[in-house]
Amino acid sequence: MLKIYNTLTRKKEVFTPRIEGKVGMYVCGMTVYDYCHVGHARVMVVFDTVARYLRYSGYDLTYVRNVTDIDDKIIQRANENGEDISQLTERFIDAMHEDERALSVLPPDHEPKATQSIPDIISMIEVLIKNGLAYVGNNGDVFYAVTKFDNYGKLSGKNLDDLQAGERVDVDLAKHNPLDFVLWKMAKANEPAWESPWGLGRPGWHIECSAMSTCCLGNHFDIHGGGMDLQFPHHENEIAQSEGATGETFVNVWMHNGFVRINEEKMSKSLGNFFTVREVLKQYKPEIIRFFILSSHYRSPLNYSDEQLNEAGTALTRLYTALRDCDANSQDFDMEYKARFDQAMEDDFNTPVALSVLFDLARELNKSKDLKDKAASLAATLKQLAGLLGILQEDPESFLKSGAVNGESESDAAIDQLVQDRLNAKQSKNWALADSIRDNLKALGVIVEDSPNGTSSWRRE
RNA sequence: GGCUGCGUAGCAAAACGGUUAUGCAGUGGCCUGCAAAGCCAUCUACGGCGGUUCGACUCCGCCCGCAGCCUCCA
Repeated sequence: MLKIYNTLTRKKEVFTPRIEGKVGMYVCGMTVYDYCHVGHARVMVVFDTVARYLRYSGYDLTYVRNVTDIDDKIIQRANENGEDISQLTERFIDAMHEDERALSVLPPDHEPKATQSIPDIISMIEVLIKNGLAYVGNNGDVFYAVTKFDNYGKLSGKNLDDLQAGERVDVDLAKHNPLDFVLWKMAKANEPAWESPWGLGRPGWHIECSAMSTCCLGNHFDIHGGGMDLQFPHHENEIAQSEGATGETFVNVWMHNGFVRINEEKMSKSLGNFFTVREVLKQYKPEIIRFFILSSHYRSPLNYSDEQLNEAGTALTRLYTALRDCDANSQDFDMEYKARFDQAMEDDFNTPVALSVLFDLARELNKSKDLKDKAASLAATLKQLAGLLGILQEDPESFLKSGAVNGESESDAAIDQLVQDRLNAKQSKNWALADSIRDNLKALGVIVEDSPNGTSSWRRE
């Protein structure tokens, strides 16, 4: 029985899809004016893991994650670069896909772009105006009138009076209420613009997601996800727009992932304390980043540091070491571990506990290496369950032998030779030589491990 | 100021009203020519003060500390 924490009710709820066996899930994606940082990676990995688990549970999932490819920052960045807007966005969309693939994030089923959803956006705004929830301001922009929507604030637990009190938005005289937000902006000179009933302009950010999600998944769908910071105002506004336009419930379950932090502070572009995925990939194997993200619960904060990444690497090495020289292709799975793993995942996708089951499994596998059938079953179970988290799918030997950083050390063949030399020295009981070869290898970042049958294997640190 | 949420051992991170989390690190042992890996054992905990209870890290209240949102942000 899958339970998911719903931000709307602040409780874990038993998940029941609207239509039996089918799930629609929408996640707010990136605004593509720069490379993805680790915070973005967390969203991608978290919801990829959710998607994988829903599919494994037998649901027919439609997973939609949008791309915001028109907004102020994009326009600004393109101007700074002297680059065409679409050229800039295409470039960063490609980079995002590259990062995704590196992190074993499976592509969503649909990836709508704001610029390709303009007609849907316009028609939704028209309905909102018709329903009396939106108005054209005296500067020509179209605004949403928050006071006209009854439950404004129900997701974030805010009410309009509190918001008013803490109000620190610049006063915009075109708005009836300072909290009203823009649905359609009039075009400025040299900005991309589309024809609309209100003149040449472009959509506001919030309406894009309302239009794209309902367009791909219907007026009412099961799961909507995104980072914590989108709770207010973005998701609150989406509810107001979508429910205001369709008159139907918009979303059943709202899921929000916690932030990646650096020194107890949110990683963000505005604070400038971020690491891009590609930067981190220069130092760590992609699977280590994925493991690191999964090692804490998706709603908890995740502190980014080299120590944490290094630990994730050590932990992964332990799992791969257990799998080394094992036949993991058995179809005979260990149901006890599987059940424990499922139980963890069904409790609001508790990946830290799911990982701990994997470690228990690895320990038992290490103890059972002599029992062929049991070892095969445990290894197959370990690999299959880890696969649901998107880890441990590489060949153990190649994972262990690949360096943390991009190449540049001794070649595998050269290392093999040195290891063989050492074995020869060992055979003639020349311990001094054998040990000095091992020390030399260690200096090259290579660890040699002898096995009881007289052979040696090696791995890179 | 308003609204969320958090505070677990050296570090990271979970669960649970009474029973081993788990990973890394430490200590002792087994294994090894010696190591490494692996296995076994083991030491460090539940921010503070009250309350409920036969019993609370786990429920309730207060206090302290931290983070996030209230402006674009994953």
